[in-house]
Amino acid sequence: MAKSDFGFKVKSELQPQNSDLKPVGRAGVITTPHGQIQTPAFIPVGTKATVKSVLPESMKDLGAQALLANAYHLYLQPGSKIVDQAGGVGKFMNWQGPTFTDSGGFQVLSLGVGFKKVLAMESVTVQSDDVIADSKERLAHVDDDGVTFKSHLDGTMHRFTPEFSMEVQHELGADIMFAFDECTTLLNTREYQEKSLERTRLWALRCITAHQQLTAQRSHRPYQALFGVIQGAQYEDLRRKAATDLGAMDFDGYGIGGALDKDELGTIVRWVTEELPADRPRHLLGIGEPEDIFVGVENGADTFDCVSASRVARNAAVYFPTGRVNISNAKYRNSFEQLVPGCACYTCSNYTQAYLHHLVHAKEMAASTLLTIHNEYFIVNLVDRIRQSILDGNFYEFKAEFLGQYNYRRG
RNA sequence: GGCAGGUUGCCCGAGUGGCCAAUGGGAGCGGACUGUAAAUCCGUCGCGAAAGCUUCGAAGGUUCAAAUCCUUCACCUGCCA
Repeated sequence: MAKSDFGFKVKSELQPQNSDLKPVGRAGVITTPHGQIQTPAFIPVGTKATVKSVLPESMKDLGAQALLANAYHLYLQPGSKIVDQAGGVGKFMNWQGPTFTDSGGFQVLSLGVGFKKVLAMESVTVQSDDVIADSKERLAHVDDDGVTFKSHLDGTMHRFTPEFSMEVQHELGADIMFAFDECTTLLNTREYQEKSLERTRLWALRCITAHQQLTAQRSHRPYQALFGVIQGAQYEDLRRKAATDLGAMDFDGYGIGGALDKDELGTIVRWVTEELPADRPRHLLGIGEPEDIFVGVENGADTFDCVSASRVARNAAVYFPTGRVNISNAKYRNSFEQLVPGCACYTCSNYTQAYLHHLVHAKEMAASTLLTIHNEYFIVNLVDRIRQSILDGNFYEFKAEFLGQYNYRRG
């Protein structure tokens, strides 16, 4: 099918509070072969073609418009060829709506130098790249042509190049794919960031070439859109350069990636969105805490994905309008009110704090399921309300109202 | 009745003269988690803010020093009658 099966339309622009700023925020709609996504939208993560502990129909019921899976994980297991035979990741997992796949680029970081130490989104001092690269346990090594991985499942060696990631992602068949990028950390030197950014730029070109060939070869399949990924760490000139470079390439949309200092999130997103073509959607990769979403939307991000809602749920943390709390705490043992008072989700409509507290302590699987349903609903619904506030012209009022009572990680 | 082994902090269980308020698990309590190597990880876990105090079945004893050695008692577990 044709490229025209994918599209993005802005419905309403968000006027900046500071009139000196360029308007970058908006509400809109992404059209894919598997349906539309009203933006801004939160895209829940189902890394291995399942949102951990929750069925696709539950995800649909709680309002998820699309799901995001991961090329690296599905390539290793069950193998992208099998997903291809199944008819693509959506059909394979019984999800009828739009799907995304991440390229595996992030795994270059998380399996490599970033293992358990560099992902913290805090201000950190720049160290020597050698120190970072010295990590003994790392399972991934990057060079200019691609990345060599050691499978975390069985130790076998694998290699991802931009071309190979495209091939894998075409087999996975998601509506939206991401270009293969190198995700750096805040610990890398400026020199390394420049080198890496150029590598990611060249990989972007290779992704487009491979993508065009694969699209032609697989014309019987639904069109798959390709998003370029903007890196550049915390440097304004690098971020703007990346956005300008990739913005001129034939991508269907863009991902904003990389380790981001939480305090600089809005600034960095704005550098990028000011340079990117306004007629294409922008996805903020891996961001999903409520206050970060407001910042992202305000500065021009259209879609978000994040594991936090589900991972945190599996560890007993629950989003309340007042902040995140651990339902495992002793004070909830005999609290028989609904999980989150006022919440309309399936879990809160049917279960009490004491019950969820009990399931968590008893290590029952239903705890993960019910808490994940609530958390995913909470974030999806929050972004739905943000979208509506843009359409209604009261985004800033809604933001003030929500954040006024939401304390990060404290209920 | 005889022989052997055992009794450790909420639970299981190391420790057999000083480095022991006592290894390890579990439970409990608290925290973390942002393109998922995560149903994971971290901290705490006798009392006390601290100095210090009280603990290793019970009582007594040996020793500068005992959960660790000796004596008696109380339970428990095997094997033999």
